[in-house]
Amino acid sequence: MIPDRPLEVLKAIVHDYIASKEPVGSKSLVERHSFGVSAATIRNDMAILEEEELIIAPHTSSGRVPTDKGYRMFVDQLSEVKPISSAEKAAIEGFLSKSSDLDETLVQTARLLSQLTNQVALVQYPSLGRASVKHIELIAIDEKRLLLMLITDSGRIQQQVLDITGGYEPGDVEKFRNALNEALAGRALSEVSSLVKTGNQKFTGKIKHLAEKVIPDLLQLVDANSQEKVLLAGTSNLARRESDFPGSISPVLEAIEEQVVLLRLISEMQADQHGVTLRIGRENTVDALSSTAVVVSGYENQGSEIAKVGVIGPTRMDYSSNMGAVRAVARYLTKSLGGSQ
Amino acid sequence: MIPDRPLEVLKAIVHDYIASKEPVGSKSLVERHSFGVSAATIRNDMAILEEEELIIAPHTSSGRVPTDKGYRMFVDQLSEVKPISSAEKAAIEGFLSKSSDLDETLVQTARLLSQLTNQVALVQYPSLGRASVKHIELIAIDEKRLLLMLITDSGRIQQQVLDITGGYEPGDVEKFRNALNEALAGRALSEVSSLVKTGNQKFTGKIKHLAEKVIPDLLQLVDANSQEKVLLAGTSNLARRESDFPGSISPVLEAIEEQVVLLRLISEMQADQHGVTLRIGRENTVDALSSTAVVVSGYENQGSEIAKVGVIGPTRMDYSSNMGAVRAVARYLTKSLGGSQ
DNA sequence: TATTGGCACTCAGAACGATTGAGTGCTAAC
DNA sequence: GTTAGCACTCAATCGTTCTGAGTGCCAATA
Repeated sequence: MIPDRPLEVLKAIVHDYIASKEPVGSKSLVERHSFGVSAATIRNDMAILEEEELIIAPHTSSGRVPTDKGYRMFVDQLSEVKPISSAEKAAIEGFLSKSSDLDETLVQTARLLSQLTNQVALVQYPSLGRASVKHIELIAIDEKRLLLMLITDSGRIQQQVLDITGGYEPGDVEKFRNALNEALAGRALSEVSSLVKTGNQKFTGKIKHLAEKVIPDLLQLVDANSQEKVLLAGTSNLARRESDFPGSISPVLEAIEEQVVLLRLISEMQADQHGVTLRIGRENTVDALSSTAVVVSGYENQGSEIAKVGVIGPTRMDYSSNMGAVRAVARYLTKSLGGSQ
Repeated sequence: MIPDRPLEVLKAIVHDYIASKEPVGSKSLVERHSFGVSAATIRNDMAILEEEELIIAPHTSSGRVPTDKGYRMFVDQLSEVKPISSAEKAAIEGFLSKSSDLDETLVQTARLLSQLTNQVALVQYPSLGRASVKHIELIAIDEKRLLLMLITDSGRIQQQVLDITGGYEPGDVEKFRNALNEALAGRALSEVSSLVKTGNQKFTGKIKHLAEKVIPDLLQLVDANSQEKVLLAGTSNLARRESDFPGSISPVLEAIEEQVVLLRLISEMQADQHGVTLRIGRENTVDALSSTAVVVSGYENQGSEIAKVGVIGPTRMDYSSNMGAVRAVARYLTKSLGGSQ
């Protein structure tokens, strides 16, 4: 077990390194913090930390830098999640109260989070999961065109305009809509496809023509809903942190623009007691992200987690603040979704 | 007037500089191109070009680099807009045919253009302009909630869920919707606000309650529509081109994330004979963008330009290809909008 | 046993000067 | 108008030295 003071030293090293970006040495450490012991003693402590691979010296006889393991110990044992300031709180509330539909809300959330943290923000779309059909709407726009709308209980509204060659009777539309809703309202999105198939014979007679036209598009909408998707914001913040990445940032940028990779990554992450998880450096299974840290938290609707929000940045980041911001945004997002339902 | 060969030399300099990123000298010029004259002669020509401020030497006795003026002459007189390859054509068609609603189409367009050019792509939302109300839809979702939809002739569909405290009668909704459409369908969005005010007294009796609840939200939707907005994609491409910017890229990134600035800039730009305009370096009225070039083209709906698409990158860019890509995407976007109407 | 002052040692980065070479401008000859 | 020749310039490169922050270790101390 590592004694107390060395841990305090680790904490100080992380602090100073995050602030200064320079490897931190024993002397500057005793200057900036009041340990009540001399630099030589600190050096002994640092030797212990190095032994444990919590810090590392970039070159012989230079200051030390935290390792991934060091950061991990820092966030797990040495730091608090920093509550957001009241100014930030106001910003979040102002931001999220404005937007009305789900897509807009998520875009705003991403933008907000990237501004709050000065990192790249990511917001996962609510996935199919337990989402269900709330209502299906069919509206006659003109003689030959219909508007098809799918409203899910997760708050998402999607629509599509359909061309109905050959036209239709107004009464048929209503009939068909009722039939559709009767069959599908309240059912899980995942069931829709099979329900439609088995129920197909119901759509006979006059509405058969309509059904043939509409069903494929309806399935497409459902499908689009089930597609996992991540929103990014503030990509340029990475560029600003360029010097924190060895070599080039390009591979990092490419990795985070690769939806599939990101999705797999964040879906692997399960929230801990604080409601926030993070992956630091090589803990990320993605190689290109081995010099980044990912902070995520889940947001909920109707009591169960539906997707995640988070930020991604260099391992040399302000973990306390970022965890605070991510947690706060996730909570407000949950609240905002719950409120509008 | 500048003789022919010097102009050819300018063309070669622009080519080589774009390809190599190094200032280009007389010797390497005669090596790579077959002018049929010696390096000394080329030097004389270069002296003429320098006299005209079309090229400049970063330091005494180094190769030359095109000035903004040089690039301008290059695009205006010395280069062709390069038609896109058939592979690119296929990519565009594949991309744009998929998406259905306007927002989705624009997002896809931005993404596409940034991939095609490896630059930052920008897509302006169709602005209020001459857009008009096509249809207003009011749908009862449940006893206390209504879905309000605004469909414009530019193809945009917006919706909002309204809480109607106190509930309503189903019949009222239909009545009110008819009244609304009668008053507003076909009218320009810009007229809506005043039309609603003067027509307010019409909404009396049973539907007054509804009108009071719905009208403010309707105006908000109209307003959101009139808000100018630019979509960006591929911001990270700028980071990849970092070395093309003197000092830091941050100010550039900040400038392009500033919607207002960007909007003013592109609205100043009027297309020339090729259907493509550009601003090169200091031609940009925005100071932070003085080392970038902006290439835009307008896209149309129903015969008149409704907004612009374009790319932005370092002045040292492949103008021919980028102009080709922007023009092509603008055309396909026009076609795609026209087709779905 | 933990802490400390002292000291030799290391090494990245700054500072400096010398060298190199691509490129220029000019002039005189073709 | 074109060219070969030549002296000149200067950014970039290279090798060297210098510096200083920082280390590890040891013997002395509390």
